[in-house]
Amino acid sequence: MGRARHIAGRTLGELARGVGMVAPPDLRRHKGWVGQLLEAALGSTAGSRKGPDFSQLGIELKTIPVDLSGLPRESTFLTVLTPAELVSVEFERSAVMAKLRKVLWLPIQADPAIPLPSRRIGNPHLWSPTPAEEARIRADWELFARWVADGQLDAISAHQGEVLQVRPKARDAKALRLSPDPDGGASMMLPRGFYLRASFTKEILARYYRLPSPP
DNA sequence: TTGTGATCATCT
DNA sequence: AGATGATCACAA
Repeated sequence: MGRARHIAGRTLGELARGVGMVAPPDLRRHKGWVGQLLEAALGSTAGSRKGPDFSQLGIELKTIPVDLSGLPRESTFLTVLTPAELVSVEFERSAVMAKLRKVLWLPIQADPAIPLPSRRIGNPHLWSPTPAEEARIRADWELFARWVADGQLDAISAHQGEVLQVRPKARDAKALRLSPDPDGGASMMLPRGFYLRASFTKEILARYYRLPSPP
C-alpha cells in the first residue's frame, strides 16, 4: 500500500521510465500495457501465473480505466471460465471468488484526449466484497453454473448477470475449444471469461472516492 | 496453447 | 452513451 500510495499522482510516462518500459503510441495493439506497467512498478512477479498478483498477501491488482469524473470506462476481466470447475466447485472455492477476495483497485486516467504517457495514476483502494456484494456475485455465478451444467454455455450472453457477466475471452472468434454440450457430450465453443460489469465497479469506486453517481 | 493483462469496434 | 461481442500482446 505504501508503494501504491507513493505512485499516486504520477504519470504513466514517469512510471515507465522508472522501470525501463516505453509507452506505445496507443493501446490498440498493447491492451494490457498499463496493467503490466503497474505490476512492474509495484513489484508483482506473478506474470501470467494463476493466483493473486501478490501471492503472499493474497492481493489481486486491478488497474481500472476511469473517465474525467473518475468513473470506470470498462468492465473488469476476472478469469477464464472453466466449465469443469464451474460445475464441480462451490462458489467459495471458485476462481472468481479467489480473484475477488482482496483487490487493490488502481484508477488510471483513460480519457482518450490525454496522451498515454501523460495519464495519471489515482489513489489505491484496497477492497473486499461486503457480504451483500458477495451475495450478488454469488447469485450470478450460480446462475452461470446452472447453465453450464445444462450444457448451455454457448447460450449464455453478456446480458445475463447483475454484477458478473460471461463474455468471450479468446484470441478471436475462431479460436474454439471443447465444452460440455446439451447432449452430454462436448462440442467446439468460443472460450468465455468472467467480467465485473462497469456498473458494479462504479458502485465500489463511487462509495470509496465519493464520486458522482447517476441522478 | 493457455491464462493474464486488458481495450477495441460496433451495435443497440 | 452504454454495453456487447471481438480482439491484441506477452509469459510460461
